[in-house]
Amino acid sequence: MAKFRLDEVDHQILDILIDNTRTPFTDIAKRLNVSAGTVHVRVRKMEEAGIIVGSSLTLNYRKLGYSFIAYVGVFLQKTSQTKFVLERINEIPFVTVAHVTTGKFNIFCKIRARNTEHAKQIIFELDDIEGVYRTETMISLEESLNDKKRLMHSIFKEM
Amino acid sequence: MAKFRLDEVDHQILDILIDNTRTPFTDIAKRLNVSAGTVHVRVRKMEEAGIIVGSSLTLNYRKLGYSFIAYVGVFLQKTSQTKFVLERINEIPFVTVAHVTTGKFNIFCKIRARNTEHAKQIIFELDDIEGVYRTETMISLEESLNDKKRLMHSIFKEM
DNA sequence: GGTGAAAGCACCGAGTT
DNA sequence: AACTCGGTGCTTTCACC
Repeated sequence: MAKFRLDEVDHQILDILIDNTRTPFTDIAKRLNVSAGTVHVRVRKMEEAGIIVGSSLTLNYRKLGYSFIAYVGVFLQKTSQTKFVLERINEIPFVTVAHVTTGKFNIFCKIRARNTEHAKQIIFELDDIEGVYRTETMISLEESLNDKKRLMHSIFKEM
Repeated sequence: MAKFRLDEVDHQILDILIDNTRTPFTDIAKRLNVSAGTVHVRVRKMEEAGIIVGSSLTLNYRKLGYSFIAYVGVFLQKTSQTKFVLERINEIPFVTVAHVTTGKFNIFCKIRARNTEHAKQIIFELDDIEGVYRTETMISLEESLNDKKRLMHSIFKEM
């Protein structure tokens, strides 16, 4: 996959939009001392290049009653079942991400639930998938996000 | 934490904005057969209630040259060192999330890197933190995201 | 809590340097 | 590639329901 080069202006535009995608382009333009048209063109080019894939809301799931997070490692009877099991996993609501991994587990996923009882149901669903040998659950007691902005800064520094 | 009740209109507004935060409120209004003012007020109320925390861009890190993802389980010498180690972990760029967990590991984090060489450096930094006994790495071979939209639909169904 | 209209801005393309 | 400018359309408020 081709690596796309971003200049300082692109960096700064991303930096502002990562924090708030609805920041008016005229505001960004003022802050960066360029015209709003330039901001517009830059953003469009980053979209066309596939760097900016889309935009989304950051929601507080706790406030919606979903404060339980756990990671579940999945062991398979045979690794050849990976594709099949991954598809089944993706059908389970509340599984937010799944990874095929090297190391201890064959598949590794993250779940978001209301409480332990709810999580139990989800884990039982995972356990019930044909080809799953057993699962191992790690409950998150504390989540510490290192936000996107910092990751972008680290990436910019290396460019 | 109080659970905030969302009605059908709120659901649908979130549903649209989760996909694209820049969808004009006038468009949303037309689709939902309400006025643009209503959409505006609903969004503001969800922001005030802390349901909508912010908005962010979805970026393609692969295109920026960062296609390596791994999960690293961290074992501590003593659990009393958790806070200290977590703070050190959060200072390492390219660690995107860290969780204090029950189960096999004491701390569990996700890293994003350019390649295996770069990942090695990051893992060595983790290993070097005072109080870290050893780490265990699981490299992601395939990531399968179950998008936010589906999670929200599952949450709506349960409300 | 919703509406519709109106004022103020933002978007975004065309034309220019 | 970036700027200015202008038509079009979006946001946001407010008096009224």
